[in-house]
Parts: sequence; C-alpha cells; structure tokens
Amino acid sequence: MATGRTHRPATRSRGIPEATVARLPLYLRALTALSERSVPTVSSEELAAAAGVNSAKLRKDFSYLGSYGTRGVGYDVEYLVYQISRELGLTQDWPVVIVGIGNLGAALANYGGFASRGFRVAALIDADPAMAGKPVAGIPVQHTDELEKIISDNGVSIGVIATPAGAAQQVCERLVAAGVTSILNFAPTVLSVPDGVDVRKVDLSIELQILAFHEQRKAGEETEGEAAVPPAAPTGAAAAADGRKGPDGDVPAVMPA
Amino acid sequence: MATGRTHRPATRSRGIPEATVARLPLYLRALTALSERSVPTVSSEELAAAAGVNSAKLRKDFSYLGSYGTRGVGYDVEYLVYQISRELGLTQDWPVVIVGIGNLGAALANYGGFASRGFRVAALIDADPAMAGKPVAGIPVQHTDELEKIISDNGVSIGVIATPAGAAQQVCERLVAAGVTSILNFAPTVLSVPDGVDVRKVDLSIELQILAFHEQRKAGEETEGEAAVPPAAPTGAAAAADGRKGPDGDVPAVMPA
DNA sequence: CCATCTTTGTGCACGCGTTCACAAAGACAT
DNA sequence: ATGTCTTTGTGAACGCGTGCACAAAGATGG
Repeated sequence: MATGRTHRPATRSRGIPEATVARLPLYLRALTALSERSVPTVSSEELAAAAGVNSAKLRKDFSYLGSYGTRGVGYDVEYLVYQISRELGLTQDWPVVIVGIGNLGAALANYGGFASRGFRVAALIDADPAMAGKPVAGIPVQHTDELEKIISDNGVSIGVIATPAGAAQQVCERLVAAGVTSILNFAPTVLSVPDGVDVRKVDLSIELQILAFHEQRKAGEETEGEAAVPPAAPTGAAAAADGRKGPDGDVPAVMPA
Repeated sequence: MATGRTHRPATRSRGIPEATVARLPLYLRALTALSERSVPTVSSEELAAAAGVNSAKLRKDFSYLGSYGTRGVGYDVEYLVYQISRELGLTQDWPVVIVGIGNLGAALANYGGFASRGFRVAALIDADPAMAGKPVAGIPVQHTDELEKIISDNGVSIGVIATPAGAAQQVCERLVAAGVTSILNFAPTVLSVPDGVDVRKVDLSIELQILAFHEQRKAGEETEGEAAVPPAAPTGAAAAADGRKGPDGDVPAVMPA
C-alpha cells in the first residue's frame, strides 16, 4: 500500500467501513474484467481469488452494500459492477486538476486509468511560465495564476498535487480555498488541511523504505546472531545537547555507500 | 494510503508492528528536516505534529525500537535519525531495477526520492527494442532479455514494476525467479507471488476512487433525504441476467456545483 | 413436493492498533 | 539535597478489522 489515509479517522461513512471502501475498487476491477469476458455470474470464492482477498472478507464487504448475491449461484457480474460503481460515485463525472507538470505530473496526465472510470483531467497546472500553453497528453498546461478560475469554472472538487515538496502546502491551500475538498498528494510532505477536506498520500519513497525493512529482516534471518550490540544511547541531556553528528563514535555513515 | 500490503499478514516482524514500520519513514523524514535545520532535540509532541500523527502513538512506536528518549527533554534528533535508518535498513545500499520505462517508469527513474535514501537505480528495463540503449535519467535502458543477468550481476533484491497490467504478472515471475524478493507494483493488477516475496502496490486509480467515494458522501450530506430508495435487487437469476446498466432511474446527479 | 447440494450472509471470537491517562524518570532551580 | 516541572514510556481499555464456521436461502433434480 503506497497510500495513507490522513484525517477523517476511520469515519465509518454511512455504515461502510473504511477498509471495505478501500477494497471496492479492487473488486470493481476484477468484476470489470469478468464483464468484458461476458461472464454472467461469479461466486465469492472466484471473485475473491481474482481480487486477491479472502472470500469471507469479500462477502462481508458486499453485505455492507446490501444483499446482492443469490445463494447457491453467486453474484450477478453486471449488476454488481453497477452497484459498486454507484457506491463509489463513479456513475458521475469527476473533473480533476493536476498541479505540477514535471515528470510525474506528465505521467499522471498520460495515465489511462484516470479517464477510464469517471475521472476527467480538466486541467494541467504548472508554476513554470515556460510550460504554459505547451500541450501534455493533449491538454495545454496552464499557469498557476489561473488556478482559482480553473477550479471554479470547472467545478473541480478533486485535486492532484505532483509538485516538489516545497510548493505542496501552498498549492494545497490555494486548492482548498478555491473549493477543492479532496486531494491526492504525491509530494513527500505532510499536508495540513481544514476539517472536511480529505487527503490521500502516495509516497514512493516510503513504500520502498517499508520494503527495505522487510528485505533486511529476511537477510538478517540467515545471518542471525550478530548485530545484537546496540550503539550506546545518549546518556543525559549533556550528550544530547552537543550538536555533533552522533553522540557516540560508532555511528556509521548513514549515507548509502 | 495508496498502498496495500499483500501477503505477509501483519507479520509482527521482530516485535515491531507493521503499522509502526509504515510510519517510521514518516518520522525519519520529519527528523531529517529538523536535522538539516540543526535542531538538536525534539519532543514527541513537536515531532508528532511534524509527522502528522498523535504524540502518544509516536511514543509507542519509538518504544518498540527501544528507549531512545530522555524524559523531561525529548529525543536527540541525530541519534534518532540513525536508529530509524538502521531499523529500516537504510544504512545499506539497495540496488533497484525499474521494469517498464513508459511515462511512469521514466518519472520514477527521475524521482529524486529514490536515490536520496539508500536506494540506487541499478538498471532500467523495457520490452521495447527501440528503447534499448536510450538513456533515461542518465541511465541507458536495457532490453528485457537481459533481466535475469542484470538482477544476478547487481545482486538486486528489490524490483519496481511499471509495465502495463498485461505484462506485470509475467515480469513479476521472471523477477522472482531471478532472485528478487521485494516488489513495488504500479501496474493495476493483483500479483501472485510465492511465500517469502513481499509485494506492495501503488494504484493511482484506486486512490482516486476512494476519494470519489468520500466526495460523493460529502455532496450527499447536503442533499440528504432522497436516495433512500434502493434499486431493486435482481430477483432470481432471471432479472440478474439482463445486462442493463441501472435497474432504476432514481440515481441522483451529485455533480459538484 | 421433497431431498440434496451449493453458496451466501452473518454471529462470534480473536488479535492488532489506537488512545487515554498516569507513574516513573530525569532536568533544573534553589 | 530536595522539590518542582517537564516529558517519556507504558498499562489498560476500547474499537475496528479479520476469519471461522454455520445456519439460512435458494437452485436443481427426481
């Protein structure tokens, strides 16, 4: 999971647990694939396998949406696709703006997954005047000055931030002030937003670090035994107060070799 | 969170809860920022605010690593940076390969966050022969045929998949067969991997869909009242079989103003 | 109409994660 | 040395999420 929910502490929105909501898109994808293959019905077991989850969990998830299955048969694929789409709000059009058209922003603009499911890239915004007018993914980039007008004119409520970390908070505030209430943040920063605004974070670096942790643990299991001696902790405020790199001499260079 | 852990069901690796591990990179980032400003010590309250979490949670998280704080003072910034880096395995060099050099793959290759913390892009791999040799982010792209050799020669254990969905599973299998044991998957597919291999998934489309859900809910709260009539569920397999989109016409247009 | 078989929907128990609230520990002043 | 003040570290309670296991519901065949 490259994502982290911020704010809205597990608000069981309308009775649907947050964890379930997070899985609905997964089910939807699997169902769409089945639909394209014209499969009429699917059992919880099969669908669960396709989505990579436990079948009991899937059934419980669906039970929050209502009783849409038929015992002894399974779930009607088309019907379920519609129900989940509706529940997720994908039966309507969501205009989205992407702010920060660097490598990542451009990649996002070109990403087919956006347009495929109710999301429409309404505008691309960048602070660099040299970018203005230049088309990316067939859409001309507009300057940050136009941000408020773009949000307002297009009724945008979802914004994607792909700027450098330094600019993210400021962009965020302008987006929110202009009326955006949901933000997908790719910048490696913690955004602070007022209540009522949802922020989801995608952080590539964090994902890699989590993988590294597990990777190290795997490697450590084989080499078990050493690494048991922890470096001495700073004893007292005296040691802590001096601004040296490490309070003790044994701190190895933290930078990668 | 745009991320979802796959496999390894909450393995409390070496006593450190998975949830804590996922937050360590967040703390590390905040601490690094303090370090650059030469701040010597920080209290749990301050650091928690910077990382966007609860201070009690932060203290409990740190307690899993050991008692690195000083009561009445706080935590030594440099020391904590080192401890967390070590815990996450960032004191060593992690060669990484990126497979699939499209828009996203190129963006990842250029992403500074990779190199900054122990991760080194060892190779870029793409199936398109036309890409071979072409430098991206200063690194020449190599053809998929070389995959096994690259993994082996560089001792790569972490792979990033940025291919189209259709190619992901196959690439994944080749990576695993060649010795990769951690995978960061950007392709919108569920990867199936043998035990012992960690997969983390970053799915832009899913994140947006989750935001859309909450966005719809917010919009619905204002219009509260209608939408109470659930569409008739398919009665028996007969009704379910017809492939119509919506069984009812009452779906409200919740378009943002 | 009855029996059997399949598959859903869910009650229940368990475990992880979060949060509160406070005792213990240390800094610092007198 | 003693007292006060700050901040950590953690015991305990609570709530959410997960998975088991089974009863209920419907399909299907005779």
